[in-house]
Amino acid sequence: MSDTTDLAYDFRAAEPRWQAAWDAGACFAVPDIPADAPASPRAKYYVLEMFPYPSGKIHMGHVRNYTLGDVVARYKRARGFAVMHPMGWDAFGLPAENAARERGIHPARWTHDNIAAMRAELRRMGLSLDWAREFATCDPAYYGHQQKLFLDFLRAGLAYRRESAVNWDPVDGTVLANEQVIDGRGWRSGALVEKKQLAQWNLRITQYAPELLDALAGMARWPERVRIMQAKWIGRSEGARLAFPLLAPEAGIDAVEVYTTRPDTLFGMSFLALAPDHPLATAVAARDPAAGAFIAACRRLGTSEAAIETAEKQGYDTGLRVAHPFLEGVSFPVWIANFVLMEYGTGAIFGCPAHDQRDLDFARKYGLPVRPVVLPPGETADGFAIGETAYTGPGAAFNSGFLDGLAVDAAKRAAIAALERGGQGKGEVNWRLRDWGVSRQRYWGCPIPVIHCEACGVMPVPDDQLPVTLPEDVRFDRPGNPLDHHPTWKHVPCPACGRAAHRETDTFDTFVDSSWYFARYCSPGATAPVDRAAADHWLPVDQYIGGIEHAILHLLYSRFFTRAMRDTGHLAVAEPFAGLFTQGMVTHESYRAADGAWLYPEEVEKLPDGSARRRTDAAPVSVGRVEAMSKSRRNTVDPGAIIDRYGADTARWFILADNPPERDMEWTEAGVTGAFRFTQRLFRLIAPIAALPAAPPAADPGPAALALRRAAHRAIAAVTEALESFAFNVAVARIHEAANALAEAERAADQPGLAAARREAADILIRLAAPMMPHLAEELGARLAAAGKLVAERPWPEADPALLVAETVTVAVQVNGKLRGSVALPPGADRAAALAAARRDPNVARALESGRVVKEIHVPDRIVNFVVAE
RNA sequence: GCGGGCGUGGUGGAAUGGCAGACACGCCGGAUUUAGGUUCCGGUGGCGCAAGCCGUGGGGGUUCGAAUCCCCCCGCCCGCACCA
Repeated sequence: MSDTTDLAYDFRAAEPRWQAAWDAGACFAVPDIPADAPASPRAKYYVLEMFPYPSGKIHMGHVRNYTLGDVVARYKRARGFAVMHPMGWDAFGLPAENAARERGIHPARWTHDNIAAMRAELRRMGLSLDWAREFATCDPAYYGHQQKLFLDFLRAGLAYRRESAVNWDPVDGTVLANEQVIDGRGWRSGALVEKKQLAQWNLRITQYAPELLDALAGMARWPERVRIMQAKWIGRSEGARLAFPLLAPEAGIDAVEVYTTRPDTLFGMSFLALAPDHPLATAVAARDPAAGAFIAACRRLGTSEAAIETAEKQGYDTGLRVAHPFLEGVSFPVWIANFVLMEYGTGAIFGCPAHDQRDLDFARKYGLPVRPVVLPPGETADGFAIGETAYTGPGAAFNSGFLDGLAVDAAKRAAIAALERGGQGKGEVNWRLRDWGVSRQRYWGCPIPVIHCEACGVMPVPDDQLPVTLPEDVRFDRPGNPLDHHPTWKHVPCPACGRAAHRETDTFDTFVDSSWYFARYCSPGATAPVDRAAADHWLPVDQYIGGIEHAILHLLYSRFFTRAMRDTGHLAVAEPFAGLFTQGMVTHESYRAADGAWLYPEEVEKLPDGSARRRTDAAPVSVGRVEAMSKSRRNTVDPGAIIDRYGADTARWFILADNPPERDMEWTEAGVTGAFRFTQRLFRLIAPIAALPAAPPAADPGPAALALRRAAHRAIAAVTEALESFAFNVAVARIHEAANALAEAERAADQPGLAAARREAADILIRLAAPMMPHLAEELGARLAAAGKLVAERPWPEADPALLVAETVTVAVQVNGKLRGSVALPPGADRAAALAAARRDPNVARALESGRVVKEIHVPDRIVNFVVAE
């Protein structure tokens, strides 16, 4: 282990000192609203990282996230922007309730203790945060405003109640989150989980589906993949809604409505399938116990789409039959199937096994007919058959009556036209996106501010009675929602008629809390949810940074919420995040002892041959795969311990240097020590320069001085470009190069201008490294600069264009695409000069002897390629 | 299952149609040091004595030229609506 007690750069003393200096100078504070008529208004820049859930300790994912954001914030500040960079806490959620049930700690106490611990850890990272804006979503001063927003949404028709399914644990008598359902059973009780219908609040996100989809195209600073994922999630589809008449009505139902995107394949129909929750399925179950048993089995799959779709396809034949819209006198069986979702379309499908894989799997299992109706190009009607793979590609309709010969798209239009003529159906645009269910049967969340009155119905809590705060005296010694059990909290008079009524005891989904926090940061003390002037000034967020796992839900809900706030008069903007960056995970090797127990990295000693053994007893340890850090596998590294041992700058530098930030990074001990050595090297390189007397620049500098100046100014250009494009690992590499150039100059013979060039290069290097290693930059800056200005307050260096122009460029010469030589040319050399120089290269000349040059390609300053024919 | 992404030396990666391997880790050699998990210098894709050939997960294609664009396949990762 390196002894870090007597190093040249004492980070343990320096880091807290510079953090105190930034605080004392209020370097990172900005006003909610800029002062009137400023002499030179600075453009605003709002940098935000996804706020953390206060679990108790920061983890490496947080360190990565906040380091990335801090580099952007510090860089933009140096570029002259007025940067707002706030921090807060996503403080409601299940873990606090779990802690309360398991350890008897009140969720509020647990949460606030965790926040205090994590705030201290974040402060040690040296982040350029405006802590004056901090809040937690569990503060009534925050969630009270959220209740106001909800009531505004309710008045605007954007919130409504309806029945929807939850995971119900019949033993604990409680609603479970999807993550609490393991293999169809409750995580605590082990009981088989059932789907249960409850009246729940929903937000009408589907009303904004077209706008949310269309706006994606203009979001140039969002990753392409996130936009694609959101577009697929919103899922606009064109198709047909049509009714299949039942041959015999069942419980008053005489037809089944189906939505399909493939009306061209109607002639390939083989069966009709209902979702297990479909009203007709319910009706059949009322008289058919076997159907009821099948539906009950489907309910045990839980509510998660992944669980439903990965389960083996199963069905139950109801015995009912439906008529075909086009085929006179032909009917098809009606099944109940576990893979049909009630939430999508109409909750019923027509099955065309030949051209849909799920339908095919189902048909093969139950021996239903498979009739191809789309003929792939080049196939013949007689020779074409479906095996175990459905055909979903292009082709011409066949076996399809009046559609025969039409291509897929034309056949769709013709089928829809025929349905509309016959009054059996119509063309329809459908959306995969569903309304957002926000009710949660939990204590530790924002209370939904409504009152249920037997006489008046659902009444909003009057604005002057907000916030509806959570009661503190709650008990977690029995299952269910403590708000519901509370002896007095829910009993209130009806705000309209004054009779005894009761509060809604459900709380909001925590995604609601995180759907507008970025707006609250603009004016965290406002008496309204947001101060319009402040929000109009700071929004949208210029750069948002967080994990790719939030690509859909959090980001889409925030985009919806912003529009809903716009339409209720709270905001001017539609899009909350102008720029988005999604980072990869932090991973680590995992270790297991012979008995299978997972070991923490610090319990393991790595040997030079790559094997590993336990530190305590030298027992062999098997080195497992590199995967996301998780407590269960114990492959975690504690950021606090890393900062203790190496300092915040080292942790930040390693995280930035290791790999591109959008990819998963592997945390390694070797990588950390490498980063640590570089911080020390930079100090050793620059501190002596600071001790030299300042020298004037030379009018005619020597070659080493000029080379150093060129290297330093090239570094400015390269680091700037790398930071602008989030290529932080490339920025690190360019800083390494500049440091190498400075070290080389140190070894050069003394010459005119060298001392001045070294001082200039050192000063440039300090400022280029400052966003990434801010403490070390201040330490060196204080030694190098006479005046006491903080590096955090100094501008970004500017490259001298004259020093960026290369004296010569190397142009590669290819013959038939293979490298045969290279020539040095002045930059911008013309085609004739380049081709002539290329032909003079002996290696090239030899390669050209073999044949006749038929084509000459010249890309200025890059390449010459001779195409030679035999 | 469906949707999205990623894959380059021993390792992390650079190059986004134009000299593959910048920069760093590791390793090898040398120097300094009382010592070293210190510092400094040099070397380092594979095969080959060399000329040279091969090489960006695998296969095919477009192009004068492909890590980069297109198609198929393999592997790994993220999301799937009550984890945050």
